[in-house]
Parts: sequence; C-alpha cells; structure tokens
Amino acid sequence: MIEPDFQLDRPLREARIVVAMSGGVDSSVVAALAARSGAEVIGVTLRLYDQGDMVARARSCCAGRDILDARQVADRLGIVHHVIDYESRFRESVIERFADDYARGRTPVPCIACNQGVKFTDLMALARDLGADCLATGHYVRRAIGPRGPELHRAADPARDQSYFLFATTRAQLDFLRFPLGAMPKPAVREIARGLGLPVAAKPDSQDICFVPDGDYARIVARHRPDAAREGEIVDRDGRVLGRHRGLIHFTVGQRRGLEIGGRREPLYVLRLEPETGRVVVGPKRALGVCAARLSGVNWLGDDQREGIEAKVRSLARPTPARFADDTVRFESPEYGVAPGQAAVLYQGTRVLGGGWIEETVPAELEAARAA
RNA sequence: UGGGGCGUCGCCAAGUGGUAAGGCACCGGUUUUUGGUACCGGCAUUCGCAGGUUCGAAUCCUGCCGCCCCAG
Repeated sequence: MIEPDFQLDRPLREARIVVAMSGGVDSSVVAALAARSGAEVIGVTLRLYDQGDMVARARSCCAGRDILDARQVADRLGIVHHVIDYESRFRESVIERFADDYARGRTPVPCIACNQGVKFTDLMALARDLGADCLATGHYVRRAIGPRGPELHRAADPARDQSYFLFATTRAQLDFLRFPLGAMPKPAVREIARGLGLPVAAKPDSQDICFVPDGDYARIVARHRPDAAREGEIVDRDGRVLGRHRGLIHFTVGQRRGLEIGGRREPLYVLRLEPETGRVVVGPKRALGVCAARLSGVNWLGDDQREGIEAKVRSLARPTPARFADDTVRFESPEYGVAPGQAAVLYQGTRVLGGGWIEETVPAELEAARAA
C-alpha cells in the first residue's frame, strides 16, 4: 500500500494533523492514513446545512447521516473528532451567493465558493487554532514542492481530478494544505477503506450540489430569491420572440434542453441570459462559440507563465490551448458554453497556474466579423 | 358552393401501390463533487374521416370534413 507523504518538516510522531472529514470514503481514508502515520490526528466535520429531510440521502456530504459516518470512522480509528457548526457561514458564503448568482443570470460553482471560504478559510483558521501542522483533505489534487515552493497539480487519476474546484486556493493556504489522495486512483482508495474495515468503504460517491437534496436547484434559488423565478420571453438574436420560459433560473449559457421550442432544422442553445429584461437569448450552436473571457477575482499560483497554457472553463471540459493577459483568457479555438459565474482555470501541464471567475465573454463570430 | 392547392408523431418534413425516413421538441440512460454540453437509447400497427379497388393503399377511386389561395 502507498504511504502518502505529508510533506511536513518535522517528524510525523511530533506532528498534529487536522483532517477535514466529510463522512465520505475519501476523507475517511485520509484520516486513516494520517492516523497510521504516527501523527496526532484530529478529525473535524463541518455541519453546513440543516440535514432535515436529507438524513436518508446517501450521496450527500456534511449533514445528518454523513456526520454520523464521520464520527463512526473517527471512533474506529481512535482519533479525536469535532463537529463544528458552520451552518450560518455556509448559508451566507455559499447558498446565498449561489442564489444571488442565479438571480443575476449567472451560473455559479458553489463547490469553489465552499472550498474557498468555509473550508480553506474558516476551517483552516480553526486548524491553526488547534495547533495543527497542516490541514489534510480528501480532494483529488496534488501538492508538489517546486523550486519556488508548493505547487498545485492535477490529480494522478485524470477521471477524478478536482483541481478545477480549487483554483482559488491561495499560496498561503497551499502552504498549510495537504492532499494525500492526489496520487492515488479512486479504486485504490476504496481498497484501503475496505482493507481497514471502514464502515464507509462502499458508500457511493457524492455528486450534485450537496445542499440541493433532489437535484432541483431551481427550487432552492426560488426559495431564497422569489422574484428571480419570474417567467419571461425566449428570443433569438434579432429579438424575435420564439417562446416563453418559466424563469431565468432554469437556464444556463450553452444549455440545449428545456427550451421546448421545436420545429427547427438545428437545435437551439442558450446564448445569454438577460436579468434586466428577463429574456433568454437563444441561437444555433455556431453562435455559442467564444474566443475570450474576461475574469474577475483572479488567483495566481503560477510564476510568470502567461502563454502556452491551457484553460478549462467547466469542470468536465478538456483543457484547451489559451493565453492570459489583462484579466482576459483567450482561447486558440472557440470554446462552447462558457457561462458567466463559472470558473476559468489555467494550467501548464498538470500544474494549476490559477484562474478566475468568468464575467463576460467575446463571441467568436463577432471577433471574426471584426477581423474581416 | 367558380377555379386551384393542401391535410403523415407536439412542430417541420420524406414517402405517389409493397407494408411509415430524417430533423427539432420531449422522455430515459451514460458521464460528473457545479449548471450544462456530448454520447447512447426511446418516441406514429399508423398517414383528416368513411367507404371502395387490389394479394397488398399514406400512396388509386368515391363521398364527407377542415384549412389555404385566386376570382367574385
């Protein structure tokens, strides 16, 4: 079995490691590996939202059932375990922001906001208060020591890589963080869990948005921002009304399904959302291509590398050749479905250079027309 | 009530005697710690209705119904 390197500059038996335990297999294995390293391990589980009717939901994290699972694992490993209530912080920094974004016609990535705030700011502060040498998490991402200090890299298992969700990690945070699973394939992690008889060994992977119980995220948004659920017009680029919709919050740039407009030769895609007018603007796929995106909240972990890099504009997109200058990322070939509110994450090889939040995009057709 | 045209899945549409293409929409699945995309699969025993001809009709004939256009 692979023994992870916790990258500490003192002997492990003298070290104290705080492990963020969500109650899933991954972070449970991290806790187990940490415990076996000889270090003193403190497991911390965050209560992020009211478990309520979600107790029975298997594939969630950080509520009800999962907290109990984390506790069980900690008991089994014989480590100290704390449950911290961050419900109000989570509501403000993740859920409210999520609802606000949708109300503004954006498409948020709550997982990034959560990592950035509750986990890598609040939980990290707590870990420091506890006198920890590091905070270890179950993220599938690698921390490598480069010539200029720690670097963030994609996971060894490309199918599991979560670096997209961690682009906002700062250098200071990276100094303190450890990701022991980044070098392992998922099956190996489950194998470890099974080998140790962890009760969560066969627990399904979490997916979807953790605080949205049934995938109906629009209902959550409507509850927090009732006026954002107004119905409105679906128009083409010339403003012709093609149909009506049940609320902007049901759509995202690049979306094809759910428009309910048929009788055409080609499918229609959402080109942009107009919160001011309540309109959804649609068009053919070729109108969806984007050649550049302006970013906000840029975080930079790289050195001076700005060209010959790659960008990822959705978690599941393959990285595409790009360059970055003046808060704008330019794609070598058009990208499709680039939605404001999503992150653009920049890579050089496996290394995460940084990234930012997509604010606005430049249609490739427009740029082509200008050039002509 | 003179002339002409049309009526095939929610929409568009191929098919003019041999046993209902395709696209869009919709539904389901795969993938996935965001939303989407993509991919795969499903989706008219029936062709406005009723008779008739034929071994066999959406395709031919008759009648009816509905819609459109031109002329009055």
